[in-house]
Amino acid sequence: MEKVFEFVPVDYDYFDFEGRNYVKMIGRDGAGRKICVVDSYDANFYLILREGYGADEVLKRLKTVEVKKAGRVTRVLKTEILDKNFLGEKRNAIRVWITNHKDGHDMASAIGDMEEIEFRREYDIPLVTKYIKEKKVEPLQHYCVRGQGTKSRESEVGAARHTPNTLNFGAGRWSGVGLDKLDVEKCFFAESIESLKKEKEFTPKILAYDIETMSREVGEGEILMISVFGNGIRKVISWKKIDDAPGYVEVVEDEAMMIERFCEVVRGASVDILCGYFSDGFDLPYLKARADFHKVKLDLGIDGKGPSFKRGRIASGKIAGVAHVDLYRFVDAVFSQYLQSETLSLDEVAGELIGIKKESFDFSRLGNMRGRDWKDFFSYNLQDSAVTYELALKVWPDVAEFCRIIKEPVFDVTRDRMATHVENHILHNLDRFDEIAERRPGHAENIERKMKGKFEGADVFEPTPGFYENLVMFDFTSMHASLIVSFNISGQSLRFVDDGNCYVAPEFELDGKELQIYFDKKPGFFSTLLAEVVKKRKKFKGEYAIDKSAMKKARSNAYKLLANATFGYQGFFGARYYSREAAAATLAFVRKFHGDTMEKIAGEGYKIIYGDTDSIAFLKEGKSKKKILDFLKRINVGLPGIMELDLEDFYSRGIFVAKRGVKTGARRGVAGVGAKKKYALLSEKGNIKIRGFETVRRDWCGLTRDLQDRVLKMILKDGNEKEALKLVKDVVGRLRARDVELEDLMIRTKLKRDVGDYVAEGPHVVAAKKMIEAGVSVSAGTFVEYFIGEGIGKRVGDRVYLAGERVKYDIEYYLKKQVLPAVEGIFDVFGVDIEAVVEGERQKKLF
DNA sequence: GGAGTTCGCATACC
DNA sequence: ACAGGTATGCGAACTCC
Repeated sequence: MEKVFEFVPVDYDYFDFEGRNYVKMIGRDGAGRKICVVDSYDANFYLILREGYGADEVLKRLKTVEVKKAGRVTRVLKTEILDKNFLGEKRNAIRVWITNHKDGHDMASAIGDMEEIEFRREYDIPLVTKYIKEKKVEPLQHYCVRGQGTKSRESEVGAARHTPNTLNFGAGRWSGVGLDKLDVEKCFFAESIESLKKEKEFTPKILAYDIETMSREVGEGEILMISVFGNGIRKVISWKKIDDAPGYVEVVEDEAMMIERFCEVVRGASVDILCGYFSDGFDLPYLKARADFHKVKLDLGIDGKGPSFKRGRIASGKIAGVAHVDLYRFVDAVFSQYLQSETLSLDEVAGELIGIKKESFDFSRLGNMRGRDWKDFFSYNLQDSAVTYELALKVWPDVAEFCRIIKEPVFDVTRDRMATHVENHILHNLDRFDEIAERRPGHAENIERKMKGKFEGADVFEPTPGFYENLVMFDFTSMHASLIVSFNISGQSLRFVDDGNCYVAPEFELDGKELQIYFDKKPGFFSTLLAEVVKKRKKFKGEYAIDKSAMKKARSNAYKLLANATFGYQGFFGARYYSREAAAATLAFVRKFHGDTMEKIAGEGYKIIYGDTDSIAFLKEGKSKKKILDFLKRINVGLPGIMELDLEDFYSRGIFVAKRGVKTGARRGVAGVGAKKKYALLSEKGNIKIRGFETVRRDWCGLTRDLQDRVLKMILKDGNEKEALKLVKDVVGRLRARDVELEDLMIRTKLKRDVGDYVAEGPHVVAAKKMIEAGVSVSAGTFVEYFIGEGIGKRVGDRVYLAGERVKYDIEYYLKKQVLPAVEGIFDVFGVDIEAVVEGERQKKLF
């Protein structure tokens, strides 16, 4: 029977039936029921004809082409001759409809080289992406579906999987596909899907989970407990039987039953999003390994199947019918840049984003657990899921907004990196420009692109070390993006000759050659789409200023991120729309506008103190704020296109230091020794901004970071170094008296490679080797933590010790290599030789 | 075998 | 493999005599 109903797709998958492609979407209907909608997909790709050639010969050839593979035969089903655009040029193209998407690549190859065909395109876009692109059935949007469905399920959710619904897609034709076994309320075959153009937000049901295990190695050792939280569920499942366990603990017989029960709970919850934290890399593969070990099913999916792991740099765990989200991956890709958190542990990230401080659990207790310990552990486990759930709620608006803008499903949007986001955003909007998509670079092309060296980047103005008062900072808003838009910078608009309708790029050097290039003024899709992003970002930034809701903030951020990454995309070797010239030219423009603006500011009589890429800091010189803002306005009038110079802030004080190892001495206050990317400012409103100093570097010990932080703040607030000097003396005294906690002396770094792959054996590598010796698994990405102790040996690495080793810390090392170097440059600005002062104190004391 | 330099590495800024 | 270049600064490893 035909039905008409509302539908919001959340999760996408596809399957083959009789050799053809179908897309299976799981989402909610108007009544909030979880349903499945199946839609057909007609696979196709394009042949772009060479200028001046007709289609006849090609069409003849197409009739004969076929590909036999995996038990199916793919043929050309129909063709269409179209006027399309490719890279902004009008082109004649043949759209070739074939039996199966998977054979697109082989079909394109089978057609072979023909004089008439210049390009073959769009056979390399993943099926779901191409489906969404062509049929415009976008994730989390509202649709009206007309379709053939089944009768309502009679049973309640909990027992649902034992009483599968029956399908009736025309005389049982579809049995065997497995749709009848799906654990959903209803399943439909779509006859039409129309957009409802509703601006209503979709609120998903979310369930978070977390496991606690005996081992940190996936699959080694038992899973002790599994917690689930969300959508009314708050539970720990465990096989550990203890007296008076908390009510939320559900005790089962053994590990195998615990896994089975977990699956039951997940399926029964019938949520839209199942989320974990680092679950792609740990929880889900661990569950899979233990389920395999016990030979039980990890049937989390609505099809009764276990997760599949899509290969990639990190395997992605896909579960049928529910969007499995690993929040860590989304946080890593989208937020980490803007976070203070140094490790991206759930603990830190949750602390920063939602202000929840988790209670910790001492894992060394694992060896000898008593009733009390188990209770703590259950509580800890439940809390992890609860925090993951809260984080999911917090981050959901951003996920939803990315889905909306980029038009990719939740599963992908939470795992893709920036380059992919930018590219998908372009792909999904190409139809508006009648554009055929460019292909991905081939293997050889990839290597060739990577071989080419870097291109010249932005300028950094070298500051003169000193303590300054009354500063102003200007910066360009989204500088790279606004340049790309204002000068239509892209591969397709690139010209080597100016036909009189071009923007002229500043001359720049690329691969040893001076280049003068131009960009056609006729806007292409690249800059048009970016212009939209920048415009929307501006609009949403304004809306957020009025209404500080999470949604508004997410919107604003999402567009900002997308705009920022677009420049990098053009220089990224894996990009479909890669253009070295465009990327290099953008940077040439950046240098020009930054330089010209600095000149303009200096020309007005201001002294420039610093500038990095898109910012300029200068002295107020007693001028009023109004005068400076008027000047800013005047600069803006002269800026082209959508470029905009903004007031970053007014600062009452600022300190810039010399590079390390440069004793300014008599040359204090002289140019030529200033450190770039290292400064501290105090805004007129009282906010402190510290950049580049050890304070903000996670690979320096806490004692050093904390001391430097306090010294900087004190100096900025006091306006002199007197009090700060006392502080340093005090810390040095405590260090010498061994009155410093070891915890404050630990040095942390993150291994970038596996231990065996290091060429040089630095202290962190020595520490890593010690950890391995102690039985800890260590690989690229692991954080190592060590301190420098007393001992013999030339290298610092010879005195590396792990926490817990009973060795005295090396006073000299921490003094000469940590504490003093970090404050030396700061005091040098005031003409104070901190080392001499500290040494003098010591002499005094010795007397 | 010590001084000076280069290189490898981690992390920051924008 | 999953945006780009610029920059600081440590410590190991090399070069040179």
